[in-house]
Amino acid sequence: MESVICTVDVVLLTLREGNLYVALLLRDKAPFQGAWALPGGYVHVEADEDAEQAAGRVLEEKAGIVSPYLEQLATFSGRARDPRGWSVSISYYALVPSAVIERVERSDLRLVAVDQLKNLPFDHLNIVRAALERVRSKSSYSSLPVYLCSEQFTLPQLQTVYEAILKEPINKVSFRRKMEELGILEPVLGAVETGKANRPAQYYRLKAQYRHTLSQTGRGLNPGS
Amino acid sequence: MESVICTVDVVLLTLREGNLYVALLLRDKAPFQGAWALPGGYVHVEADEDAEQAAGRVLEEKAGIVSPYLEQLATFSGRARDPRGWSVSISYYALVPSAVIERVERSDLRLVAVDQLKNLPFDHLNIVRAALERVRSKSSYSSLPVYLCSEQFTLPQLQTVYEAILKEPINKVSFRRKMEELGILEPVLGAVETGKANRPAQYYRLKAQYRHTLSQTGRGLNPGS
DNA sequence: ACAATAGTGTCTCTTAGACAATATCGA
DNA sequence: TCGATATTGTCTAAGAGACACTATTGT
Repeated sequence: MESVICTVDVVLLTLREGNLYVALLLRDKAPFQGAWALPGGYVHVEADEDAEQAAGRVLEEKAGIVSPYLEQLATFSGRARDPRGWSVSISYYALVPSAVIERVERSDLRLVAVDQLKNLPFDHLNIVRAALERVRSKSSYSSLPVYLCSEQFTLPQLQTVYEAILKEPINKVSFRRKMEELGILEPVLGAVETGKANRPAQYYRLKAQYRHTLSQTGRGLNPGS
Repeated sequence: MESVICTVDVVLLTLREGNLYVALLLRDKAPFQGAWALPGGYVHVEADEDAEQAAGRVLEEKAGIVSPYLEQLATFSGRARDPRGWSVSISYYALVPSAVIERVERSDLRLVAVDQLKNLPFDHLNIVRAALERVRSKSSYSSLPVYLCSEQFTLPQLQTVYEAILKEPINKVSFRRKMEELGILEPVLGAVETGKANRPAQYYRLKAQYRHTLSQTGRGLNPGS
């Protein structure tokens, strides 16, 4: 039987100053040596139980990052996408607060704004596009964007995260109603955001039981005033 | 480098008498020779451009069926799922009218009601479950179920298809409003369903430009009276 | 004419968005 | 006290479901 190249790739996304960024690594080997590409690598049949663990391992080994949220995106395959031959990329996406990436000081790791990407090797541009589509779609009816926030955050902060992803303003009252209805956040007692010349905002965090899962709203967030 | 077994599997779904059925094939080779399993097979790097074409080829070669709707579901992988070794199954799902399957007369092809499945080999039960979840979820906000209908169908027929998938009654008025709003159906001029002792129903079909795509509603279908 | 289901009009109720009032901070 | 933004209350508008009426067939 013929051999298929079996790899995993990870679209690691974060939010900085209201824009989505994707993490790229400088490739130190052919093909595309010297190019910036998604973190990825071969599946290791001895080390990896399955592809998701392979993705987690690759992310940790090559980028030095452990992501609390890692989900399968899709599988990209074919004869043309990799010059080495017929290949499969089981692709995942991960969301982390930007602090997690900035803590990693490596010259071979770079964050690039997703709307300024160009000339990625392989079909990595398609993979990133698919990830963005998934994140945007899923954000409109779930709590996904919480994973882009640090552990504690105010509701206005969280709303700006949703707005950055969806690229649409959200009605403040509806947003708060929706978060309330989701029932996945809890106020951090006594913790408020001080320092600004206005009424301080209450800090919230994910309830413990939702720390590593994901909740969905019935109908999604819609743009507003 | 180690070798990964690279396969595709297809969850071929259809609707009969208001119930979802999945097509199973009798395996003629080890492993699990003699068991009923999803149509699947190795990726052929010479013949297949990519995994989706492999899935289409497998479906045609092994089940004798060409499906107008074939979409990637997810990829299942790991050391344990196949006794032959570390394997990857890039899984797809397909929807066809039951007539397409019944036209195929083969003793090694069988339709089984999805809620009566048990003891499928590999992790095929998980794959079927994932397909059902996807179809149900997607049906609630898209035109997916029309692929389970024959070329022409009445709106009441289509509604029963939605209801069979979603397992919930749908409000008739809302359903018609939603289909109207989707704008993907067109009445077949002069074609009505006769023979029943009531007002005949108008036949509809997918507009030509949607014949092989898929449309989504804004908010989904909701249960009703 | 009657039973049965298709197809349509319309009212009500739910829910999202608009608007605006109140709360609480730093300056 | 003032300016700014958080937080909350409430009105309005859009959309979904309930209900009921009309249409059209076979018997």
